[in-house]
Amino acid sequence: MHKNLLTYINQYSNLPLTSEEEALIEATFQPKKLRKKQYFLQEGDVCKYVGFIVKGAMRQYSVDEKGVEHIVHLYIENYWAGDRESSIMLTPSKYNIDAWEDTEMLIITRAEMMDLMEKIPALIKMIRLMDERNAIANQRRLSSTISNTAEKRYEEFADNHPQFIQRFPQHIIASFLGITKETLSRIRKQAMK
Amino acid sequence: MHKNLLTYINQYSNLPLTSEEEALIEATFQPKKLRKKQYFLQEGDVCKYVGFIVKGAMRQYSVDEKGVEHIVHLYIENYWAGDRESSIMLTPSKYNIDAWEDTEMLIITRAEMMDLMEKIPALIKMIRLMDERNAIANQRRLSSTISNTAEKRYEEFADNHPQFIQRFPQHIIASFLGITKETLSRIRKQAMK
DNA sequence: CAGAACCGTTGACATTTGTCAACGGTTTTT
DNA sequence: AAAAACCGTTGACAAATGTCAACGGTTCTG
Repeated sequence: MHKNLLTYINQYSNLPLTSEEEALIEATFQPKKLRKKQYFLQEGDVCKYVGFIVKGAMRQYSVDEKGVEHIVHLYIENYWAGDRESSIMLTPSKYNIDAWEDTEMLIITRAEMMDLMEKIPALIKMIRLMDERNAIANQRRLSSTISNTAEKRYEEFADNHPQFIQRFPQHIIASFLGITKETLSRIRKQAMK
Repeated sequence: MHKNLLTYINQYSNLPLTSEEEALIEATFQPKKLRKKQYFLQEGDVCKYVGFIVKGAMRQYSVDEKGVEHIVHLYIENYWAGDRESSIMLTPSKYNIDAWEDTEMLIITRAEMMDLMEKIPALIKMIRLMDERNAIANQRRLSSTISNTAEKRYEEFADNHPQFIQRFPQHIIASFLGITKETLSRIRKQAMK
């Protein structure tokens, strides 16, 4: 179960982990299974854990006054799920995170993570790299959202993230792109010609 | 000139800088003055420097096929300007960054920054904190862009960033919000009632 | 100082996107 | 096996936003 995580860390840090470090990681990250639709985080709760997804698919979303869900993140294997703002500030989260498929995660608290980082240099490297990639991806997404039409945004997303198109139904993708399922349906129809 | 930067670092790291560290920082960050409209980064160039703004105001934007500018970031005093993706990946930037007012910056290359971080622990703390805040701000902005109407987005922005409303003209704010200047003008008119 | 550039506003109209209701075909649950 | 929930699509219409052109007032620049 922890193998995927260890592989992931090694991939991102090029400082190979010693077996002591591996043992420490295995002892700290706790396995957590979620069945489809089960919550990992509920709006109003403080986000205690960040979780590495070993297997499965999840989504993060807010719910507006009208009850409409706005999906802000989609996660599959090798992604980290959590609400950073809530974790860091210890404020109640505005988001829900739940499992879209049956999911296996490895979870860790922020304090534990800080602790591990002090003991394992490779982890610091990994986190920094991960943060950078994340920042870049967010920047791109923001830029695309501001600058492009819904159609182009969908195209770009489908090109860069075919895995998500396959794992999540269309109405979820639509919400993620900030449009309605009807609009996405029409865009796709248009594009087919 | 460097005082603002030193103050900024101290504020963000609570490890006070030693005078040797301060000297090193002053020696590494280079002052750079830009007159209004002057470029700090041009589309197609690799972003060599990141700059701390001591005084002035800047904007970062892309230009689409039709020649329309899409503003992705606005910067004023105590902000860092640069294109992270280009800096890290060494790829040509898709963005322009220029001065909206006469601006004084302190600039540093990525390599120099890495080097400084190894020598000055307080810097690492600052960067981490900065990155975190940045990530949170981006998350919020993304979430707002996806979930809210233009009107609410403007309201939120005006509430949280009154300084920007004062320093930049309306058509710049509109572009930053992802709408046209006409739409923003009408939204404001509506809201006045 | 005079001309140019910039800025916000408005009107008329076009385009994009959302809303609501309905449908048929799945898949899931009981 | 039947019922319920889920999913994508479509049509008719409404609302939000964009486009284009024009204006008057400001600010900048030579």
